[in-house]
This record gives sequence, structure tokens and C-alpha cells, in this order.
Amino acid sequence: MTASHCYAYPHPAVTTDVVVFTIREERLQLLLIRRRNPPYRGRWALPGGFVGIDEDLEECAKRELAEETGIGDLFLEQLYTFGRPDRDPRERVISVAYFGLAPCSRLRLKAASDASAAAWFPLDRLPELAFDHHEIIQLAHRRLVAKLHYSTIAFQFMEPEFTLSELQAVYEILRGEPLDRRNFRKWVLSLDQIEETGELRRNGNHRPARTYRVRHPQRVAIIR
Amino acid sequence: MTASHCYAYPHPAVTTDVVVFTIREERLQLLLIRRRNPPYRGRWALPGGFVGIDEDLEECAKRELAEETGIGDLFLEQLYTFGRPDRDPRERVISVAYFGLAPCSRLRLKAASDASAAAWFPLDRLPELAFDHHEIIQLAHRRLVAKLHYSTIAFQFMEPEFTLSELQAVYEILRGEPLDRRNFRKWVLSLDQIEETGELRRNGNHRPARTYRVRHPQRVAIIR
DNA sequence: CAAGATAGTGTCTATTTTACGCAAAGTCAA
DNA sequence: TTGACTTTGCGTAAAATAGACACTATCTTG
Repeated sequence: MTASHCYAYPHPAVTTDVVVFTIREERLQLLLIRRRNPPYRGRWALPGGFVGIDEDLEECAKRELAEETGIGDLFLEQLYTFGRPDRDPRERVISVAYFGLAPCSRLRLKAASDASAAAWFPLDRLPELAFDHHEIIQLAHRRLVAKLHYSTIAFQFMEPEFTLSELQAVYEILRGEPLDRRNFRKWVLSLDQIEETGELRRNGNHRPARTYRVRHPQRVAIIR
Repeated sequence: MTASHCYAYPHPAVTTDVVVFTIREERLQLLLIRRRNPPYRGRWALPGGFVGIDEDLEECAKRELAEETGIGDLFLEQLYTFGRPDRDPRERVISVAYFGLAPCSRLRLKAASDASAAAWFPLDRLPELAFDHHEIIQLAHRRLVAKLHYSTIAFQFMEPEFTLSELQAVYEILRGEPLDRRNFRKWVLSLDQIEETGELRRNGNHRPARTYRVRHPQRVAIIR
């Protein structure tokens, strides 16, 4: 490959990496890909890649995610930019990390060209990771937990229609403790961010539950 | 100048920009420099500059701040990374923005080589700015106000020793509304983040005030 | 039609937040 | 020296919010 792009001063490479969370099998899980190329060939890593010279950062994150995992259309938010000079053995690479959330139904994996595999991992069962990706994931998790307390970010894990019990289960998984059903219901309704669909969902041999939808699915509201 | 650094793929340039806030003359003010070189020559802008190829991002922000304004030793936190492809007319430039806070006493300006001038501007009296710096400042301000509510970030504006009235004045300026003195005192002491110095400060023709200091000046605690 | 399961509601208590009155310790001028 | 003035410092009562808790409703299945 010819080195054809020259500058008066050295330039770092810039990548995006994406931490995608979902709730699956009653656990918080995240998406990793297995690297097909060196460095760290065969190691698991966050999806991501180099930013095109005319490409916006978030656009790059979405494109790489789609290419490597087949996933599109999810909530994405910039997390932090990692730039330690030695974080990539090849050359100076600065990575703009994003974190994303989606209900697992919207995330159908199909391993694509850039990755030999893509898979979900429970957050407490992570394999060894490439680069400083463990650090990135740790920060993303802290941000997620923090945002639980002052925003409606958890709604991003929900299907378009959901019951209050399902929503409560998500909060219980994320917070790691059981919540009182009646107080949870009062609290979440008082936010005025979800509304009844008018439909019922019958799920087992018991009373059917009302279903709800998020009023502004694109917006994460700041509460409190 | 010879173009001597070549890559197989085009690389963006990476800069840092710093939004430094202080409280001066009973107002929230921020630090700008006047640009000596094109583009936007003569226009006011945030201090900042290109990241050295072996330089950490925060290190770069601190170095540029020191070179352009003579300021060192202040609280710095990464804010956001701005990467719109057309945000710089010269070439693709991705900027990692930081925001910084300090008491104005620690910030003695001495305009240095890279800038023909550096000056404080009240946030509501900003001049026209270079690049997308207005957008960066807006985000920094929002972050500052948000952090007021769940962290001890405002303590970063204080001198090493201060009275509760002075601290209250800072909160009133930032929040834009008066606070009840007695409730403020109870609240701020209950945080357990400041301690009495044992000294008194006499300031006018009235009772002298006890002075306090921040217990962990380097740490911004998350509260609530 | 009884048993079992989850959905849905109200009330009472504890804790936190907010409102507000008053005494203390200085300076200054008569 | 003493009273007027100014800011500091503290406590208590009321209001609002968060938490604990018991019972009824509606469905399926045997």
C-alpha cells in the first residue's frame, strides 16, 4: 500500500469505538466483536474503526457498528475520547468512544466483513479485551448507572410497547436490587414520560397488563 | 515547509480547546484569546492548539493554555469532542474540548507567543468567535450548570480559604437566583466537604466570618 | 368454581426540603 | 459609652417528598 497522504506535521489516526448495551436473559449485556486482523488478532474488542476524512464522528460510529454487527438505528451518545499516546501499538490512535443502548429485539447480529464474529457478553463475564477497551467499558457502565438516577435513559432498553412490570425489571437489573412495585409505578408515572397504549398484554395464567409507550422515544429527558 | 509525514490513509488533525470559567466582578466570565494567524485572524477564540504526536490530550490542553495565557494549575475536565468535517476551513480538524474552572486570583494573564492578547469576557457579553467555539462554550456552560446540582464542582471557583457568604455568592451567580442563607449553610455543611480553618476574616463594619477550606481540593465529589 | 399467579390501587409514616424569627459580634458616629 | 447599622450564625415549624405496607382485581388452568 502506498503512503500517499502527506502533512507538514505528524497527524494521529482517529477512530470511534462503540459500547452497545442491551438487556438480555435478565442481565445487562454488551456487544463485542472478535478481531480478524492484528494487532490483538482473535481477541474480543469493541466494534469501531477509523474515521473517514469527510465523515462526522457519530456517523462513523454508526457505520462501523452496522458494518461489523449489522446493527443500525439505536440510541447513541458520545462517551469520552481516549488518547493515551501508547494505547495502540501500531501508531498514535485517538479514539472517540460512544455508548449505545437498545432493546435486544432491535439488535439482530449478523457478523460482517470486518469481524469474524460478533456476540453478546454479560457485563460480569467479559473475555480478555484488545487495547484499553476494558477501561472504556468501565467508564460506559459508570455513566449508564449514573444517568439512571437523573434521566430517562433506561427507557431506551424498552420495546416500543411494554408493561410496567417489564420496565421495573429493567430498573432492577440495572440497579441490582428489587424495587417496590407500587412505589415504582407511582414514581415512573409521575415523570409524565410514558403513556398508556390502551392495549392489554396477556402473558401467562394471570391478569393481563396494560401496555405503555415512551412519549418522546428520541429524547432522553433529564429528571429531578 | 516540507510535507514530510505520510500515511497510507488520510488523517485528520487533532486539537484541544479549553473553556476556562472563573467568577470575576460578580459574574461568570470566560477566557478568550485573540487569534494572531489565519483563519479567523484577529477574531477571538478559545485557547487551544494541535496535539503533539506523543502528547496526551489533557497534557496538550494544559500546555496550550499555559503557552497562550500563562495559566497553569487548574481544574480540567474533558467536555466533548467536536468533529464536524467542515468545522475548520484549512483541513479536517477534530477538537477535543476541555472545560476548566479556577478562582480568578490564580489566573494571572500574560499574553504569550501564540496569541496577541488574552482577556476575560462575561458569558453574556461574548464577541464574535472563530470556528464553532460558540457551540463549545454553550455546551460547557450547560455542563457546568448541570454539575452544580449533583457535584461539588462550584468549590473549584473558591480561594484556598473562603467564607460561607462568599461560597453562597458563587452559587447565586451560577444559579442566577438568591438563596436562603441559613438553608444554604445547613446544606453545604451537611455535604461534609469543607471544614473550618479556625480563623476569622473581618471584612467590613460588621461581625467577622469564619473561614473554611475544601477538604479534598483535587476531587470533585458526586453528591445526592 | 377454587387455586394460583401477576396486575393494580390507597393510606399512613418517616425523612428531607423549605420558610422564617431572632440573637451575636463586629464598626461607626453621636 | 451607647445606640444604630450590618453581616454572621443558629434553631424550629411547616410543607413536600420518599418509603413502607395490605388488600382487591382479573386472568388461566384443572
